[in-house]
Amino acid sequence: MSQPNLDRRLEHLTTTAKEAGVKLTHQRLEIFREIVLSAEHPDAETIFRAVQKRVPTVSLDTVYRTLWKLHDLGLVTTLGPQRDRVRFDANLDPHHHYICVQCGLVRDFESSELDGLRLPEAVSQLGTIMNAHVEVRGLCSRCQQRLPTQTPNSNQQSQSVP
Amino acid sequence: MSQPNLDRRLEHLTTTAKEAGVKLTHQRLEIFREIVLSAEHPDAETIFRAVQKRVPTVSLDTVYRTLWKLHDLGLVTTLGPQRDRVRFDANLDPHHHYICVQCGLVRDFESSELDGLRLPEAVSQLGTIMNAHVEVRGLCSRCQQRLPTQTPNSNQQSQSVP
DNA sequence: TCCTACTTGCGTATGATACGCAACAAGGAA
DNA sequence: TTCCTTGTTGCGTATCATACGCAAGTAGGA
Ligand SMILES: [Mn+2]
Ligand SMILES: [Mn+2]
Ligand SMILES: [Zn+2]
Ligand SMILES: [Zn+2]
Repeated sequence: MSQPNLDRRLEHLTTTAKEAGVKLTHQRLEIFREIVLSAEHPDAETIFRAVQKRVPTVSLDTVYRTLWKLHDLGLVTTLGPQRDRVRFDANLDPHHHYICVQCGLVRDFESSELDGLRLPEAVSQLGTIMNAHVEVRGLCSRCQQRLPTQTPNSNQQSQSVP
Repeated sequence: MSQPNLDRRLEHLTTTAKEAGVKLTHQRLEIFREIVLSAEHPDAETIFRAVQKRVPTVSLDTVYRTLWKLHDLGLVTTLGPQRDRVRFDANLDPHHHYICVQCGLVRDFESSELDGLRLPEAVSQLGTIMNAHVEVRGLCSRCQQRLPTQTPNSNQQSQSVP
């Protein structure tokens, strides 16, 4: 995350919050900054633990409420690659995801070719199109080393990999 | 779901189960059939209620255990479009998803152009690639009628729409 | 038909997320 | 800067999806 990018997103937060009559509290700033600065697409619990270091009094509940508020404001998106925790993304630029089915690692990747993909007619008849992106699933290199041989999908659990 | 397609998938289930030393119980057959026959990508609870009509003694727990077993066998895939319930898909052919951010409706769509998309170099350096598909998000036509004006993402809750 | 490993149903546990309420603070007005 | 109003927070607790242990049950090969 480059400095100008961070600044741009923080400014977008400020603008959007003001327009919506939403107050910019210390905890909200820190929670948003945490998502922006992380490439991990963290879940609520992970964000909570990180923010807690700088704001020792935050509650997990505030993290949840803030995340869904940011989501409602269109400032973060969610992704649910597998069971349990929902994970959040503050990268609003067009991009795509690589997801490890073993450990839950999520990484952005860019591709102008993929950004411009043409969707078939049938799709627009289902409803409006707000966003389209590619989701790639596989075993991340770290997980390949850890578990050389194994059945297809067994023992999948998500976890944030810092 | 066409008859030959159903047959093909049931046969795949039989073969795979035998190979894995997994027993083909009545409840497993019905649970699998339910996912295959539905276009809704149902969640565990929805599958449970449907199967219960034919097998009144099934337990919700058996549905959960069966779903993850089918998943481990590679017979169904999961998708988590938003908060709460994980949803299951028995369509193993290459295809893509349209997801309504309002009601959670999920619909398959096909596109040979999208099936063959080329991923950038960077992706293969993250790990192996098991699957790649396009995920489109928007407001389904039914939800557009229901809620003419509203803030971007407010009030999102998933639900199976039969 | 018999055996036995794999399954099931049930009761209960776990873990993520949500809600009600009173204390609190952001930020516009004066 | 001080004062108000209104949106926010932290906490305790509620909910709800999903998982687990165990004893009874059954698929399916011998
Ligand atoms: Mn992302
Ligand atoms: Mn599908
Ligand atoms: Zn991994
Ligand atoms: Zn909808």
